Amino acid sequence: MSIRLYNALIDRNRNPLMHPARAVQSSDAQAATTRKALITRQDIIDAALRLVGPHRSVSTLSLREVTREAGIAPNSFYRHFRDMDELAVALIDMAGQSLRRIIREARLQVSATQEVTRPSVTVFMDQLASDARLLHVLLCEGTVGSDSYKQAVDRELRYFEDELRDDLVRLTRERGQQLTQPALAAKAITRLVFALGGSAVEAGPEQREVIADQMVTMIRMIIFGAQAMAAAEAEESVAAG
Amino acid sequence: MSIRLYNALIDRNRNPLMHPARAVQSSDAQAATTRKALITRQDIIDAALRLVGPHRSVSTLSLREVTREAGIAPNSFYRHFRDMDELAVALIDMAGQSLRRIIREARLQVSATQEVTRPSVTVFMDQLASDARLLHVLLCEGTVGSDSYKQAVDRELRYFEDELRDDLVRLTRERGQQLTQPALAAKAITRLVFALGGSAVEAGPEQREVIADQMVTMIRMIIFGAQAMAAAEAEESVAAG
DNA sequence: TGTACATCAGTGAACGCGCGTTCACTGATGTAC
DNA sequence: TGTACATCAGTGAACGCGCGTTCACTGATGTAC
Repeated sequence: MSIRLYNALIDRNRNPLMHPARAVQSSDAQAATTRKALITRQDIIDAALRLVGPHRSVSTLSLREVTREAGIAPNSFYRHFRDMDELAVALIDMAGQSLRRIIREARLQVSATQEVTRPSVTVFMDQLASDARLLHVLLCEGTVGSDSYKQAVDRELRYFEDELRDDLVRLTRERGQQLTQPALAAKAITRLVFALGGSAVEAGPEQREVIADQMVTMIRMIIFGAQAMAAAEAEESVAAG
Repeated sequence: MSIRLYNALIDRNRNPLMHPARAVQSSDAQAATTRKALITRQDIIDAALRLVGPHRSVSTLSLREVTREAGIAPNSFYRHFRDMDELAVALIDMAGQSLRRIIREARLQVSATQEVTRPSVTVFMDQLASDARLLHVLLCEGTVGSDSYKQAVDRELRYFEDELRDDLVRLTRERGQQLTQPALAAKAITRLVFALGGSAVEAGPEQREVIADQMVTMIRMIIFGAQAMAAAEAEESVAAG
């Protein structure tokens, strides 16, 4: 065991009031070999996420609030982020990753069963519950927040939308059905899911169940509608031809 | 002419730099008879609306900012509102009134023509353009804002939803069609319209046109879907019966 | 009509507070010899 | 191995600023006589 790590452990035992972030870092075996920040960007991001909630969007957090929650001095913030904007973008990026995870999981669920809509919604709502804070960032910064935040959020939503469109096209083709304007249907579903998701985040579990059921029916309405419209169009062109 | 009004006019002529709010009030003929505030609640509300925009929700406005915009001293604010919360609620109420106006106008348009969806969307988007600030309040405070704001916003959205549901039921019945769960279809349409409306507020006119077209198609998808599902259910029950 | 008085919307000055940001520092860590 | 030195994450103190809120005021308006 290196002397430095040894000293770090001694120090930790000696001073039980030592800052938790430091304690965590000191006990990290890596600290002996590679130089490492005592508190990391992630620690600050986590602190910010702890503060973000139903009534707090990222853009309303103050630097001092975040550093207080992270247990560091206000000026230490600048060792990790240029300003609060950089932190906000980092949060939105993380939320985007969470969103991609949702899509991946939903795909796995769907390929395992015949049903599509119900398991997808279930996955979405489950993730929403566990990553509530993170997804709240996407829901909030889209309506408030500066232009750059909105663009970042929009980028993530569009990714979701595009993936959904591809899935819709693939699935309906597999089942020998047709869909009018799948891109538009995907957009409608995306907007709906996120709008309802916003309400669900703040609701209790039983209310969330109700919202999930409503979501399933609404999505089916849109898909059914897009199919019906495709059928009507096909009939028309047959009549014309 | 009373001496007081006369003096007020003299004063206005003498001091061209006099505060505009006061000037407006002084020139009001009522000033001669009934006591009247020099600046009104409405003046402050208007000032707040001038500040609310794509990046500013009501909850992020400061008291001093609003009074600066209104051209009064910060402490004068308290003569009209108990605090900023009271102002926010007043703004949400006004936004609600604007929303009701939209519904009324849409109804007039619809009864004048055969088409339903298109003219309704047109009315909505037109109002959105002219009352952008006001409707932005509804769009924003629903996601950020304190609990009481959210409740106020929710109340307004539910009103919109209920009216829409009644219209959907009435119109489909008139046309001898059926709809599954009209309340759910109404909710889906409402959420969709407001989510897309939020994007439209910040977009340019040509982009807004595109969004309006998309909105029409999406709404039709939902209505078609709800009709198709009703038809499927009817068939099922016939098969079972 | 004129006068004396009450009302009260708007004000200037001041308060204590939390904010973002800066500065020079400290002391643990990593490196060169 | 031990020692001297460089690095740099985190800090304490301080700054100027805008904030919400208070207080005692002023002066125009409305009222009673």
